[in-house]
Amino acid sequence: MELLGLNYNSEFTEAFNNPPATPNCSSSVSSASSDALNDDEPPPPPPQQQQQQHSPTKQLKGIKKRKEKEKEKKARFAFMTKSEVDHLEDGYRWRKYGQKAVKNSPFPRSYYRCTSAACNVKKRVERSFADPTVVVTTYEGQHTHPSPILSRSALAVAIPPPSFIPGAGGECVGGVVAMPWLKPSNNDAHDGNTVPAMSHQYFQNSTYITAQNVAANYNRNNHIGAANAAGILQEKRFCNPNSSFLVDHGLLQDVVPPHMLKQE
DNA sequence: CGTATTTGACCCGCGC
DNA sequence: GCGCGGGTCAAATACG
Repeated sequence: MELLGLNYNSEFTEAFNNPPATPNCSSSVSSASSDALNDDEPPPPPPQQQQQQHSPTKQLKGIKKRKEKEKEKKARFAFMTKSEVDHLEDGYRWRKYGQKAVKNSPFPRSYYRCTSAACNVKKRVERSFADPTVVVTTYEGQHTHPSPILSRSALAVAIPPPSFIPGAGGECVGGVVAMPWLKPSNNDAHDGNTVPAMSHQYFQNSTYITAQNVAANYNRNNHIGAANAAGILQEKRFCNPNSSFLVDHGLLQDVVPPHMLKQE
């Protein structure tokens, strides 16, 4: 994981320091993400080809090695499982209905719907394979029910973030910050006169929540891209919740997977 | 065997 | 009109 993160970060930083000629360079992105996935594993040849070329013992060894590699990879990305990630992030249960690679983003994007039938809230989550503490979440809609997992005091974690992150170019829209699962923000009036559903822009424990209905983009003139370029996500990133943080804010530690706890 | 996840097809809006 | 990118769906696959 550490090696992956280092590789990924250096590559990403370099990409920002030496931007390609074209602003939209999907090839560099795809290579970055595929590198993150396959950096320690050359693509195995098709099984049929392997059968023709290798002796049975070699073939068996190859299969065994590949299975081990797959097992390793699975363990490494175990944090991606739905329940763990979702409990940690906002206390709601979500059903995943899709995932995609995103242009200009080194992160894969996953799509979720709230499992509560009457609640039509959706969210999409972009999480770095290389560094699972870097998360971009975008909510659409407001929950019609409280979190089934977190206590009220835990929900009160809605700490107003700094409205401006030096060097990142990021600021909260309207200076209003609301946890979307707490209550609608002041900008969510939907009366046709105010800006609808904005103001969820902040960094919190490396989680970046975008304004609703706004896609994150990673160009350097954008919040996240600039933050990456400035190294903020790498250096100033909080580690994910440590135990004292959880205790202080009444979070239930047993819903947080151990590998997401802060490690020094 | 039921559920969760992956994956490619399909759709749609938008810009050229 | 066409291509592209993002969102959704559902079949295939993985998994316990």
